[in-house]
Formats: sequence, structure tokens, C-alpha cells
Amino acid sequence: MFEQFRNKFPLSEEKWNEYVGHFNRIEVPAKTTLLEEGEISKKLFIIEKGCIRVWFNNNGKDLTSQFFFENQSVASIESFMKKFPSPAVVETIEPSVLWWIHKENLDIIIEEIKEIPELRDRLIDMLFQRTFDYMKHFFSFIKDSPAQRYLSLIQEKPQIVQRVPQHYIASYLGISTVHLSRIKSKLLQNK
Amino acid sequence: MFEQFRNKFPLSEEKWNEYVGHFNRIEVPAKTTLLEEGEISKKLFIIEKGCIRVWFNNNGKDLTSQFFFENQSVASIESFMKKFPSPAVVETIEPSVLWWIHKENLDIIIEEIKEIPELRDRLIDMLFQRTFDYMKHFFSFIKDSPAQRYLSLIQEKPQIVQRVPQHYIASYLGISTVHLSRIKSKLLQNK
DNA sequence: TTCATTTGATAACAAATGTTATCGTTTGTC
DNA sequence: GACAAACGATAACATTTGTTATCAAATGAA
Repeated sequence: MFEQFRNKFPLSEEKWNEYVGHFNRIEVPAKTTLLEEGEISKKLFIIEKGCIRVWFNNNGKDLTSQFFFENQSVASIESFMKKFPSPAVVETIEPSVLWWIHKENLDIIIEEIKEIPELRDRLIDMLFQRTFDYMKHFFSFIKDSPAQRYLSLIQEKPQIVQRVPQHYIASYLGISTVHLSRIKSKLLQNK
Repeated sequence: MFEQFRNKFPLSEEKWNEYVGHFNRIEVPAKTTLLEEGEISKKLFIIEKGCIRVWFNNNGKDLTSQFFFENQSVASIESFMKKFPSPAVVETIEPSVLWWIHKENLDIIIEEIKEIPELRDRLIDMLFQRTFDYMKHFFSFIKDSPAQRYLSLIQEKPQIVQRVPQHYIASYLGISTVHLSRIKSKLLQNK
């Protein structure tokens, strides 16, 4: 699982092995809750196989914030970073193989990494990138119609459309399942 | 202008003066364009007095992204960081007094600051905070009605409601000016 | 296989929001 | 002060989107 990342980190063999040694492998069925609403997030997950959804309970209604697939890392980021009770639920969509690391161990790794200029700058770039991604997603909500957002999703994140049940996609796009159905049928007509 | 920030930065008197010396003061009338669409952002502004709006031209329609007031720093962040042509326009709303610094000078300052652990961590925290703010703004678009978003705006950013013309607020909330008018009149009725 | 559950499509109707047009008020400029 | 431009409210109508209900197809568990 971790070999593919090995050459991306200028670390000694010992450090690398120490860091990797903090990860634990688990296999879980579909619809497994990895983090409950109100819980304080203490684990960061990396997906070896499968698919995870992060969502919010908004007055009983599903509000999907993000989907994650193979090789991505997942946490309820605000809860994980600041030890808040998580407003988000993290759960698997498909049966999944995951690796997790405890926050305490990751914090130590991050502190150490910050002293390596190359990795420190990478961390900062990552944070910038994340902000840009959010900005982009955010603006598509203001400027694009739901139909346009759905088309962008097909273009830019085909994995989501292919692997995720449609009602989760509707909740991700911020529209009702009925409306998403209408959009799809209209797209078919215009072909 | 800068004295108020002096004690927040553990810098020698020389460094401090060197950094502050890179800033230039200007006074501009209302509706001055500070950065045009398509231009590459090379200046970061700090507002001494006045109010700035960052907006996008979406097929001829105003899409306001953010408002800035006294003591805040402003740039078309993605253009400034990555030297892209800016999709955003930066312009004053009120007559303003501004300080600007050239990107080349700021880059040097940031590189130097990264070597000071305290300031480096502050930079990283800032980036996290910015991401959280975007997440929050983003979710309010999915989960709240325009009326609720307007009420939150009054609560959380009263400055905007007080100082900014209403059609810019509508464009910031992602609704038509007519709809914002309706929301306001409905709120008055229910009092 | 069989049955229950999940998923997705569709119709009918209701509510929210946008568009266009008009008018009065405020603001800024000369 | 006088005029033009900007701003904001409102009405009438069109469009988009949500809600509820129903049904069919796909999926999963026994």
C-alpha cells in the first residue's frame, strides 16, 4: 500500500518505516460508519480499496460534502485538526480496505515534517490547493445551474457518477433526487 | 497604520522596518478598479480606510465573492499565488486609503518568515482557517435558504449589511436583487 | 429462488426564485 | 438647487426546483 508513496518523501529508511508502522489495516463492509456525528475525530484514514462519503445531518436530511476513493486520505478535517465534535459523518459506500493512523501519531509526524523545508512547503501548497478547491466548488454553486454542475461532475469527477448511488449525488449537488432524475432525462432527450 | 501589528510579529527592529518599508500608501475614489479581469495580480493590498469588493464577471453578471474592510488584506488570491490571469475583479466600493506591497517583495518576506517556527505555524493555521471559512460559506449555500443566509449575514457580518449597497449583497448571496428586496420586506412584516 | 430493501423514474402539484418593467427615493455632480 | 445616475421596492408573470406519491427495476440476504 505505501510503497507507491515512498519516493515522494525524502525520508531516511528508518523514519519512513517508523511512520508507516503507525498505520493499521482494516476491512469493513459497505455503509460502515467510521466517524459518528458529535464524535471527536481521532483517526485519519487512507483508502486502499473502496469508497467513502462524508456527509452532514441537516434536520434529518443528508448533505453530502465529499466523496473519497482509492489512495485518498479522509477525515472530518475540522474535528480532526481542532478536536471539535464532528458535525460530519464519515461512512463507507462500498466494502472497503482502509489504513488508519491515530491523530497523536500523525501530529508527531507532521511536527517533524515541518522541519524539512521541502515537505513543509509541500504541506503549505496542499493547504492552498485545498482552499482553491473549495473556492471552485463554492462558486459553481452560485454561478452554475444544477444541470451544469451535474455536467461538470461527469467531466471532472467521472468516478463519482460511475460508482456512487444517485441519491448521494443529488445530495452532493444540493438538489432533490427527483430533480436530478429530471436533469438526466432531459439530457437524454437532447441527444 | 502598521504599529498595531508590530507586537504580533517576533521580528527585530531592522527586519520589521525593512518589511514595512516595502508598503506604499495610496488614496483612491469609490469604484476604482485595483485589479482587472485577466490581469495577473502582483499587488497585495491592506485597507487602512474604506471597503473593497472582489467579484467575477459571469456572462455579464456580477458575482461577488468577498468584501473587505479596514485592516484586512486583499488580493485575487489564486492569481496572486500562482500567477494566473485573474478571473476576479478587485475594486473599491467606498473612497479608500490603501497600502500595497509588490508580490516580489512579499515572496521574499514569506520565505524568510517560514524559517521562524512561530510565524511558519501561524501561516499554516491561517491557511487552515481560510479553508474552514470557505467550507462554512459553501455549506450555507447548500443547507440554508437565501432568507436564512441573509439573516446569518446580519448576525455574523453586520458591517457588510450596513456599508455595502444592496445589489452587491444580493450578488454575494447568490440571488436576484428583487428576491433580496422580497426577503427584507417579508422580514419586516413578521416583526 | 424468494422476499424485502434500495434505488431510480415519473407525474401532479406547491413553493421558491428569476425576469422584466415601472416608479419613487437617494446620491452625487455641476 | 437642478439634473442625471444609482439604488431599492413592488407587481406580474415565467421558470426552476421541491414535495409527495406511485411504480418498476435492481440488489442483497435468507
